[in-house]
Amino acid sequence: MFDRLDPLLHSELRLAVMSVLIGSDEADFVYLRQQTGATAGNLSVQLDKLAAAGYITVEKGFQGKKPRTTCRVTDTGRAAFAAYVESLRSYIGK
Amino acid sequence: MFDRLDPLLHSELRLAVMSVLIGSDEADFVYLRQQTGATAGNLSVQLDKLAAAGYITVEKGFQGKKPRTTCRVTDTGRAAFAAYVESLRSYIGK
DNA sequence: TAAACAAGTTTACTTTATAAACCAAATAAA
DNA sequence: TTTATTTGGTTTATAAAGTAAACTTGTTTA
Repeated sequence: MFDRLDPLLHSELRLAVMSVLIGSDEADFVYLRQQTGATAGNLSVQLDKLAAAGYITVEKGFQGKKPRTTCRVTDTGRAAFAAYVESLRSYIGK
Repeated sequence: MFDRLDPLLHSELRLAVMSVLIGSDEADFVYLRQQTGATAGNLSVQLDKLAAAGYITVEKGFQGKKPRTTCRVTDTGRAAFAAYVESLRSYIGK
């Protein structure tokens, strides 16, 4: 009756991150922090988990002399997000 | 940008329970177990939490000689569920 | 009357989430 | 120029959740 909810996506912050990335296709750490309002520590941990699952890629580089961490959603991540949203329907209707 | 998600409802099992109760208005422990597929222990714990929050009422009685635990959603619970679903929109769109 | 079953609850353990502390490099202030 | 301060994070420690397994109480069945 109820679909299982992907535990990786069923997390407030990870879901917000995926939402931003799906909308903007690329976002850096600072931007994600602004958009989600998360603490840096929490964001760092959750990005690692999403990357470990292959839902996003995390690229560390520099912009001038400042470090810059750029994230992108993968096809796997996109598919997982779509499936998660679809599963949610069994809980919330429509 | 993203609404906070009510942590009491942002739980797979508690959300499923609320979903069942909102649909059927009254459900006993055994029925909830069937519908959600949860273990009895987990269901027991999560019902307690929903009741503690005032989202449901839990009534213990007997049906013949067998104990029977009947749950109902409260107005508070209904409102919280509606708010939760609304908040989810900021994450998943539509 | 002893074994099995039903309906839960409690306990113990594992996993998550999160904040706080920390670090290294760059920039600004004294 | 040394000393704060800020930026962009990571690591660590703790609290909260989720869950299974064991337990309880009473009932039915063999």
